Amino acid sequence: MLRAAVALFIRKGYDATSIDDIAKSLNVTKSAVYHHVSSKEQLLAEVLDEALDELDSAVDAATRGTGPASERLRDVVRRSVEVLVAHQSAVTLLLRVHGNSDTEVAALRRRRRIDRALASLVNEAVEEGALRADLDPDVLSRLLFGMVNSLVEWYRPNGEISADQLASTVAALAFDGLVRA
Amino acid sequence: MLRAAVALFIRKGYDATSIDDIAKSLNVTKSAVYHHVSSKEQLLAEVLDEALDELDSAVDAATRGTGPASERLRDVVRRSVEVLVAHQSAVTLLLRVHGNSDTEVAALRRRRRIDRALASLVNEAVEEGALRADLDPDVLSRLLFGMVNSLVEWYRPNGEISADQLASTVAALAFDGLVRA
DNA sequence: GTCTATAGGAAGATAGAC
DNA sequence: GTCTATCTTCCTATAGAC
Repeated sequence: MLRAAVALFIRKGYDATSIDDIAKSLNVTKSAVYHHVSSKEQLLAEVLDEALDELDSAVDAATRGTGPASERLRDVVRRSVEVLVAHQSAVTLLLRVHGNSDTEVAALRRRRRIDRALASLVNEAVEEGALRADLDPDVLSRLLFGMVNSLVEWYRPNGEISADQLASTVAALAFDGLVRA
Repeated sequence: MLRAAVALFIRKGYDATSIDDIAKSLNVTKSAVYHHVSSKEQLLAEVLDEALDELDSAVDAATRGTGPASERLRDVVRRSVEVLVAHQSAVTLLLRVHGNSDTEVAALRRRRRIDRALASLVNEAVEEGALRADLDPDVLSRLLFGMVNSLVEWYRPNGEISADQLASTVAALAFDGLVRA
């Protein structure tokens, strides 16, 4: 039921998906759907919480870690990729939220906290001397996780690339760049 | 009029924005809006065409160029950043399109052509030997332009960073990576 | 070019039977 | 748990006056 809703939210967008669409995709009527959920917004809230909980735990592990910031950044990049792959639907919806309802505003708030924690980590790694200091660390952070997040738009788990390979590719590109060493 | 519509499409999403929302933001009535445009979808089509025309021309320049592919790739990354900054609203909407109407499907088709051209360029640059060959070129292309495209979600032209600086930062990160040289 | 008024339909959500 | 029927609200779009 949640799965059917999420699939439609992703394919058509949350606003363009009606409860009737969800019902039809399950071969039942709207009323049957409303027996299981109290509102369309609640469906969205559940999915967004799934994504935020996973991202929170990935970021918390990196923030609480003891090693060098650059190593913790590498870890959180890898773990983020794994979360995006394992919870792709939920994260995809999270990344598309604009703030149109209380649910969405709350999700955006949680997301901003995560983004700030990641930016702090990048700043730390630059101050440590492990990362280049000639570029604005906040911009680097945005670009780095913009790249990571973008994979929800094209990655397909059934293809040739495993989550592990993908995480390695992302980390290699982000840390060492496109140019042949 | 188009500007007002686009601002709302971005803030609330296309589907969540009604013609009445657009009218109110201009202090007129719905009917006044319909005097200027034939439908809400037509408004979207105009904006998407603006974005696609600009991106097409950036990609065409790189595709038709004669120099090494790696240099043309560098150029198209820079030019893409400039296009995203100069036409941020239009590109933002393009990147959010799902294919819910004929207009959106047509836009997605044009966008896929562009993505394929960029992927070809990355492949060429790898074959040339200028870019690392240990990572899948198609994945690299997706990640690279995923990073580039992600900037529409946070870049603000009135801030401290100029489009030129941003283009340099993106190119530096993409080609040389985060790690201190 | 802008207005009021309204047509026509689709949406979220509920009531109550089975 | 699922149905039919319905309420209410909102939406796109048009007609016709000024």
